[in-house]
Amino acid sequence: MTDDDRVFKALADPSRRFLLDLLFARDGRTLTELESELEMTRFGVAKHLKVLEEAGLVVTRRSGREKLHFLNAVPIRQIHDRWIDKYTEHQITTLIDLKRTLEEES
Amino acid sequence: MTDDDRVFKALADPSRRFLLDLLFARDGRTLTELESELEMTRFGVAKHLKVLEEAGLVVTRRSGREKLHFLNAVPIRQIHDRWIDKYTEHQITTLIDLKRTLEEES
DNA sequence: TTGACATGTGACCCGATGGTCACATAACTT
DNA sequence: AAGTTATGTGACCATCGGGTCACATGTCAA
Repeated sequence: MTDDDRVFKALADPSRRFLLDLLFARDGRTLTELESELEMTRFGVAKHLKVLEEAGLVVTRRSGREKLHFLNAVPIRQIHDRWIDKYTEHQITTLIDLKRTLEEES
Repeated sequence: MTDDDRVFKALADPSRRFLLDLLFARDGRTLTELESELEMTRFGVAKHLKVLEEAGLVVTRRSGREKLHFLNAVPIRQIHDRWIDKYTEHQITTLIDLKRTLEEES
């Protein structure tokens, strides 16, 4: 399994994306704290976090018996750079900003 | 199945990512042309293209009996914006540029 | 209009993946 | 030391997803 394969497979599951959302909002949480946010057993959450960590989307640091989880956005940026060049990036961000503005007005 | 679920599921397969790479290099190709680039039957490729289209990553235009395929990078940018804010974006692009520079020197 | 070309559909097989549980290790507390 | 808390492991099962094939529709060219 290649590196990018691990990243995309990791992102393919909604529970794992939700975990990234949680860490994006606030970093450095433990498994137990994250578990309380999902309707799933601890084992399921641990399995998902392992997948995210092996993909490099989450990095961890041990603190005693706790394991702290942090979001690493570098692989996300690399996905972006794979299919969006500098020129297209400007067009697309302009388009998305315009769309957002129109939606706010309505 | 939600919209973003369709996008991430679509990106989870290496053959589909390769199809996006092909369309990123050159747009407007037909199924038959794309098929010749993959080691897979036409049916497999057609199935993958359908998944990409339903995810909005590929848009199509009919021209007679041919169907032309185009890359749409908007969903890719939205993935980026979900987990990378303006502040982090600057840090990360700097980091990636630095990494690239170092690799070129060695 | 007849044949060749480009694409579409539904069923099928099989390996991969999500979620759970029983069990286990390690660290803090009193 | 003993109980509690935080996390790790391997097996198990149900479902999903990738790839193929037989068959079908629609379009072009002579």
